[in-house]
Amino acid sequence: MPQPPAPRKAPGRPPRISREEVVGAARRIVAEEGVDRLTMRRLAAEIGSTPMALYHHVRNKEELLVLLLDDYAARTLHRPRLPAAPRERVVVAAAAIHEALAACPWIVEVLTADDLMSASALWFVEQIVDGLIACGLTPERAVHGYRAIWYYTAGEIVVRATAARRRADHDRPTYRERVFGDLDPGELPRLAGLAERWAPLTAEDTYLDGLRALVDGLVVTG
Amino acid sequence: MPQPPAPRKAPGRPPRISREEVVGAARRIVAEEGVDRLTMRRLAAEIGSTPMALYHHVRNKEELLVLLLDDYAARTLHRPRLPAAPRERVVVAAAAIHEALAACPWIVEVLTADDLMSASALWFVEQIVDGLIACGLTPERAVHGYRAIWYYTAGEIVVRATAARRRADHDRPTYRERVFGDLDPGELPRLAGLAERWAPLTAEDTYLDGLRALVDGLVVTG
DNA sequence: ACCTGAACACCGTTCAAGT
DNA sequence: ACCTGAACACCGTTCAAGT
Repeated sequence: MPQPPAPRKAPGRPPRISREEVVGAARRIVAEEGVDRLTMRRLAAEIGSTPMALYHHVRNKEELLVLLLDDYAARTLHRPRLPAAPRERVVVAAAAIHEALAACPWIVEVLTADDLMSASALWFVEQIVDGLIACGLTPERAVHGYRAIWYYTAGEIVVRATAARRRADHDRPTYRERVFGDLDPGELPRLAGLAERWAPLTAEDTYLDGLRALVDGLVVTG
Repeated sequence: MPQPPAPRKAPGRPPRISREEVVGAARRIVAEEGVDRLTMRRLAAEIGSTPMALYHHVRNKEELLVLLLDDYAARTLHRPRLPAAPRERVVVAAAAIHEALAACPWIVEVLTADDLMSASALWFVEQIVDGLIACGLTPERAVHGYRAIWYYTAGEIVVRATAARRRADHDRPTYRERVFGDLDPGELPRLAGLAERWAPLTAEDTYLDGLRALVDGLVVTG
């Protein structure tokens, strides 16, 4: 983790704000007003400082967001008691990550990171990889399996969060509804038959079902 | 699909630019300079018009992006020959969507839409849902199965695209590398053991493996 | 070392007016 | 109906200077 330069003999001016203070203020803004409102200017105002002062504690806005995700993970990602059966352990660990992230939809902007490599998430990754190995996968396949689970989990959150955002923004009929309006039952019989029930069906939360299917498939196939 | 108001008796001034022209110019800009460079101002300049003229053909920037995705899907989403075996049909249809989307990483901004409900993608959705039903799932579970596949696919693309973007932007060590640098082998033995190989392992393209596992799991479990 | 003011180089979108 | 100019209300970030 990047640290501000070490305060050796403390020459020069004493700091008025700290990195923690910056991240804390950012957390408040996001919690109360949403990510969209988190701007360097707004953040500076919240702290009672200037936009430029922030750049002494944070490289740029992207780093601020990563820091914020870290902060959030450390705060909300509590380790659950895990079942002994390895396959179930994988499911529970993944579901715990999912639950924490799903509760904070703003994460989407940042989440699209490499992996979820927040330090506090590592324990969960360890559990998933270890559980998959205990199910008989090679370490290589276990890592790939973890990736697949992460893709599925991140995708669920991103798609769901964006759908929710759109619904909130403009209450007009969504693009999907318009497309679904006139389906040719000759060409697309299944979709035409399901058109009425599509919205409620896709509104259901089936994250866990899909996760179980994926883990089953990984364990059996692998 | 939203259309500009019907030109009844053509009263008033004749149009100088069309919606197609707008979308076409946007496509060129994105192809040559990247999504980041696609702004209403830049687009107007490209067309030789003013930013405000665009708003007569497109509701706002978000609609422009949806239109652009549509245009892209219609252009590149060609229907492959599908295998007869239903399970394999599902895999091939999903992989075709994935391949088309993976080739255009800018899509990520828009992709996070509701579903991939571009009209031209519907045929693929039909194949997936129908294939899952042919595998013995109920229509409801087939829709849920399609959703799971979509989450997995969208997640793969979003995560991969963002990782690539970060790598391009700042070549400094990534956050993950720093976190992986000092792992406590006592607490996280699997990750510590895999630390060296993590980067190459997660760089491998295992979309198809994961997809197969997921489909297997959906078919067997369901 | 830390903070500030002023400025750079942008955004998407609205409004009132013109043809 | 379609297009324009000017303006509103913002952005993230850099630079040179102050303490």
